[in-house]
Amino acid sequence: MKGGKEKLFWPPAVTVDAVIFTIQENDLKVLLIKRTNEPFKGYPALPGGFLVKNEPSKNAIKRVLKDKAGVKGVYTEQLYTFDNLNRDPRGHILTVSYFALVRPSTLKIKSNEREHPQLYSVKKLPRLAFDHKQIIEYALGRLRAKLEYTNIIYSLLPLEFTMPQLQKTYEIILGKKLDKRNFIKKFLSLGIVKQTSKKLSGPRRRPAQLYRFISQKPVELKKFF
Amino acid sequence: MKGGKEKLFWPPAVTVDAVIFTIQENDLKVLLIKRTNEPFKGYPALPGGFLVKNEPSKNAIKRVLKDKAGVKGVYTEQLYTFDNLNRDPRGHILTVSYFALVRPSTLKIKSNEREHPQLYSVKKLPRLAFDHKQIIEYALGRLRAKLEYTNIIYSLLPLEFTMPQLQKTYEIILGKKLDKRNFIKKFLSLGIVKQTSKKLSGPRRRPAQLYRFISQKPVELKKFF
DNA sequence: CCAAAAGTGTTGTGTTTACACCCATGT
DNA sequence: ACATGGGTGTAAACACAACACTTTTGG
Repeated sequence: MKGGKEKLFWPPAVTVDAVIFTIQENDLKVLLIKRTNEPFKGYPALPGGFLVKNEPSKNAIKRVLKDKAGVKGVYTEQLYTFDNLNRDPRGHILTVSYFALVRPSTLKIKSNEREHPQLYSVKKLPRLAFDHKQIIEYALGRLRAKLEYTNIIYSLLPLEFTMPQLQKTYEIILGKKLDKRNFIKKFLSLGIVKQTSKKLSGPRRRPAQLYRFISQKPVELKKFF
Repeated sequence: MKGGKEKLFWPPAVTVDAVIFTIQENDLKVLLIKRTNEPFKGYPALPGGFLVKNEPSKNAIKRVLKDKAGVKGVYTEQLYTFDNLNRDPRGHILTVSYFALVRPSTLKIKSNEREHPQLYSVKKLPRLAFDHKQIIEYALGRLRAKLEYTNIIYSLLPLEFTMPQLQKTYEIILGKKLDKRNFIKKFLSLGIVKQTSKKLSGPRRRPAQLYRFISQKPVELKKFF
């Protein structure tokens, strides 16, 4: 411990942090709340907190998702465990990070004067508390990777959606434009979506065919994009 | 806590566990030690242990690798954090698991009357302590996946190796035969190995060209196998 | 009738797979 | 001389990337 402050927690305290992604205004957003206590008081941070007695991290995350985002049963996946000594000035605090994907329509942020929960674009994040920016970057990398070999995008889309919506969602997350014809061709060839009999009408434009995912469970594919 | 025993650890105790892979006798092996204490006394288990004061998990794993396998500087990667309440009968014990890849030539297992450290084939594991079998399965999945888009296999091979050795190593880990010509063609096209001027002679057969990895650092490739 | 977005195929290029014979050596 | 494993190329199938015009609707 060459010259460092004596750390306070022994054994290490255990927390969870949730990277809650959603799509809003054609942008990938993450839910952050303002810290009401030191350290990093006033800085935005990932929703999370200490495990309560006999609570596994998976449950703690469920609790956070319910309390802060008003959702349950959404796609959730453990990301990585961060436990550098210098990540929290209070001492040795280990955090098990998770990411979750939430449909914008089901996300229910309880507004809260003190914590000011808000969605932030991942493209322009402010300075964050702790190592939370690093955690978000890690989550984003994982999300992008998984888009390419799983069907998890279903959890960001409405039950019924159009091909242009689907493609747009991919483009937003991957950060690049895709070719319309190649996209549709490949996606349909995967056999994981089916047409519905409905169409979605919009103002002053041709209505689009609606599709739905055959399964709303995560599935690994051989290949993808 | 419907009817469960009261759990003892609060906050949860934090341990690390190491899945140490190596290749031996044309087989993928993992290092296990016999437990000398309850619970699961006498059962083989992953080497690991509790964090000491102010020790991040990464350091704890380094320590385990040094003490149990006699190696340092080997390829190591965090896997997943397991913290189900029922994984340890003593109570809430969280483990951060890691996997490591060790060249058979550098592995130095200190024999130990009590712990009997031994390499076990991943294909025929005995009953293990805790959830350690699950951890090994998880590590194996990760290793297989990473073989397909990284160069980490370098850390299981000698500095200089032949194409048949390289291919054999892939086959052992992936558990399937590969085509010799296609394998060499693809591998050379990646540009991550170079020929040396040496050949490896064996008894009663044609000597094989020796290659070496251009870089002994982990690199992500676009595609692979 | 016009603006806006939906929908639709073909062609060229590169990648992947399948496959069989000769070679160099030590014994 | 022979047994053993090392080394080499080609062709067919498939996957991927590039590309532009027509259709349907609402206003």
